[in-house]
Amino acid sequence: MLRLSKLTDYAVVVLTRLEEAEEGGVLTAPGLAAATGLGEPTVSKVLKTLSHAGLVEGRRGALGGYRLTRPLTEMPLTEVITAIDGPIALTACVDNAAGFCDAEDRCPVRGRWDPVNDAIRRALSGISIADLAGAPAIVAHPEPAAERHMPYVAAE
Amino acid sequence: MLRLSKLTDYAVVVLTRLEEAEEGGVLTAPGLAAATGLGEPTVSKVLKTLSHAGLVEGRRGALGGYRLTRPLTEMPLTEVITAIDGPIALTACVDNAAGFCDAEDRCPVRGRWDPVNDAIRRALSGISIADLAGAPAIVAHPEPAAERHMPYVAAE
DNA sequence: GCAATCCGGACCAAATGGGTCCTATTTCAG
DNA sequence: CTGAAATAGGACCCATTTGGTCCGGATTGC
Repeated sequence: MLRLSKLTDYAVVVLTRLEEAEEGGVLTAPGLAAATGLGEPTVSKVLKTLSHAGLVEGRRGALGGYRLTRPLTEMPLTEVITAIDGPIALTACVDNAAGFCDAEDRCPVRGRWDPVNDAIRRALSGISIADLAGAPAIVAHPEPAAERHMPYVAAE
Repeated sequence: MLRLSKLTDYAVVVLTRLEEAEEGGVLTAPGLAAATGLGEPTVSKVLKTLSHAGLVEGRRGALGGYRLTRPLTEMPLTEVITAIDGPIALTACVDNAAGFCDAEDRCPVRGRWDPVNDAIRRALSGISIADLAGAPAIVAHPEPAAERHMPYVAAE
């Protein structure tokens, strides 16, 4: 379905909440879990991953917690996706390059996915987490997303 | 990894081979399997799906086979992806809409993925299968679709 | 009528991802 | 100095998805 993992979604949510910490302050994983409604172990996992990618910074010990390393406006969506889901590449064929495909010599699309990957990367690189979180008002509920229900084709 | 299924990859390969059929002629699933080096049942499955989406046309009986319903230049990659992988939506949240997320009222990114989905759809819609199968000389050239880097702003 | 082919499923095995848990290590409060 | 709170880093299990195969039925040409 060309989807990205739920973890990435969670990451965006957590990062958004994290922004609300006061200047220089940190928020704890349990605290963020409570604030977002997500499971504590899950939030912890996400934060650890983000920390590893350098998007957040963890401080140990009592009074410890996490904080952003930069404002969300300077945090491109691509970095979060890359941190959680790994590199953006639509087919294994692309980055593994030659040697793996046994139909290699007969494959007409060999290496041809690159422009597609580039196109996606480019499209995503212009979007920051702030753009995702920063909506004026997510409103209480209407049905914003439901409306754009697309013509589902019944594929699989 | 933000990947699309192998089946989609296969679909592109098969479609490309299918283009080599002589005008008005058809190619059989077994024939295409042999030509592409893919498994016969798999090729068959892909063709059935593509047929259902209207990208190819099947003709039954002896001397039957498949043929393209339009030239590859007029077949956007998005249609193939949609046909095989289903609608392009990065999170389940988006198309399932409300009612499923228990943290709904606390979720700051609610509905905010739409622009991302649109960005990807837009980036992909400019790429045709012909671009992927592309002539021998697509090599270093400025890929067509990637140029349409959209002026995403939405938020703010 | 027979053979070749598409059509529409059901079906199974493997891989992937979501989620939990456990054990260090670090740090602050008393 | 001791204990509590928090991150760090894995190992681990289970549900879902995906890749791939197979079978019976319908259709068409010889």
